[in-house]
Amino acid sequence: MPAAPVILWFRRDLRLQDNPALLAANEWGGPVIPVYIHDESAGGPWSAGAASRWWLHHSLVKLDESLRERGSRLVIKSGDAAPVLDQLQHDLKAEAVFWNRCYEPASITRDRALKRTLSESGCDVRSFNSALLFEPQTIKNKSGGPFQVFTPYWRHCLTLPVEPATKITAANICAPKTWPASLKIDELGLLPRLNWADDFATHWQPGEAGAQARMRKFLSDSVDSYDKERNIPEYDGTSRLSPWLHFGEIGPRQIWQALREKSKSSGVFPASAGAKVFLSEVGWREFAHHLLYYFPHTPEEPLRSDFAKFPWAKDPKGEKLQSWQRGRTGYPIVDAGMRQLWQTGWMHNRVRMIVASFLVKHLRLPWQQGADWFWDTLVDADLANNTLGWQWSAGCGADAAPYFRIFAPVTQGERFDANGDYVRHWVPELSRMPAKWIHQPWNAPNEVLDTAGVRLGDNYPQPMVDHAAARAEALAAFKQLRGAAIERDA
DNA sequence: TTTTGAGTTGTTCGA
DNA sequence: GTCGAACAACTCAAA
Repeated sequence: MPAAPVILWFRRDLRLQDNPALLAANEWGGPVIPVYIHDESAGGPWSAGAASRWWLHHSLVKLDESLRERGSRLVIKSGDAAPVLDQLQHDLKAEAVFWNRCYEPASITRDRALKRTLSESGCDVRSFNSALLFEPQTIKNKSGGPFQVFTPYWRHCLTLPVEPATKITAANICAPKTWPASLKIDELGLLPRLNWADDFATHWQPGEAGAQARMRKFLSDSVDSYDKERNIPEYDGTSRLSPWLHFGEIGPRQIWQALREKSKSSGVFPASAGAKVFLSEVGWREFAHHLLYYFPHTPEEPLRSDFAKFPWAKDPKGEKLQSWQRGRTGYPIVDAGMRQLWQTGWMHNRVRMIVASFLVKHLRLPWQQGADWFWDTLVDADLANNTLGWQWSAGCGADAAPYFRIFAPVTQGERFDANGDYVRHWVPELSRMPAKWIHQPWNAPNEVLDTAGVRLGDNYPQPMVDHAAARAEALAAFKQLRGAAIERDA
């Protein structure tokens, strides 16, 4: 007897390998209907930003292609996921719905309700883990609460077993006789109307194959020197896997497994200092999901609630914010980062910290404004990671940076971009500046500026704030916050 | 239960 | 130029 169809609901798991829901669906016995539902309202206020939508479009194209190579295809739907899925299940007389779990607050609420209604209508509803090494609901400290400090969190995790990545060995995915109606991917309108993202394609190859290629390159070229070179923004020293990880085109278990295999000859895991540091970065991604799961209000609100009263600066016309967004702060390392972000949809992690610190501490603008901008412009925009990163930078997060940790843009530039190549790459106005002055052009002698063709305040801005003064003001603001906290507690 | 030690990624100042 | 200490106090994790 041919079994009824099973709906395989793709969400943040756009790959075929290491996809437990897909594997289970293909073993179900009946035809598998792979579906993607584009739901603009799914994330609440956090619907996909423009750069993410660009990525998603190409990922869906790739996923559909690889499904077709196995005799299947991707059915595209649009709208509120719950009724769409309900309708589809009814129309197909599907008896099972499988998916891989998401961990964002809005997804959890939605999926919980869906699981109930679908089960009540007699469906076999199953969810799986494809996205994390350690799912938040399984991790608790000894007093039964969530971890709030990374080191003990990760130490604890590393004592636990990691499930191996699964492989789909079947040549084909069981197809139905007739396919349900599907939108075309183009009809989702994910690509920007203006062609500002054209350049993205020269930097990125969305999709599962692109993810594997990138991982292999990183593991062979860079991972062993990761501990040393990951901080040099002009080097290709980081994995750059973040966008693929966000959309689930690669899973952390695949990374774990690849690192294990690489370490086999030496018998030591992780095999190098670089690999160990890289693995801990994967751990930070896990930790970010852990925190978002247990503190679902943190995308909007500071985890440390006293920070709600932080004396942010005024920016009524949004001019300061705009100078930062456009990379016209007058601090070359900051401007380089912001322009790399705009042009490629990505920014090197070291520079993310520098620009975040600048927004929050030098300009004293709310971290949420930075988070919003990153959300809209990053191809790897991820609610958990973005939230952790910005709260950490602002000092209001779980593993908060001490209040006095204020990045000095010139020092950071000179330390991590010593010859200025990163700045020259992204800030062409400064491309002829010598290394000695490129991170502080306002201090350069006039003849140096003349020779380099730099006219401050004309073709490159004067610094919008003075570092020493801004630093002092930020420290004073933190002091005020502390004063307020003491008053409140008294 | 109480105590103790530690906490991703910095900067500045003064010896 | 280099180096270590100071920069707060607090919360969390674990002994």
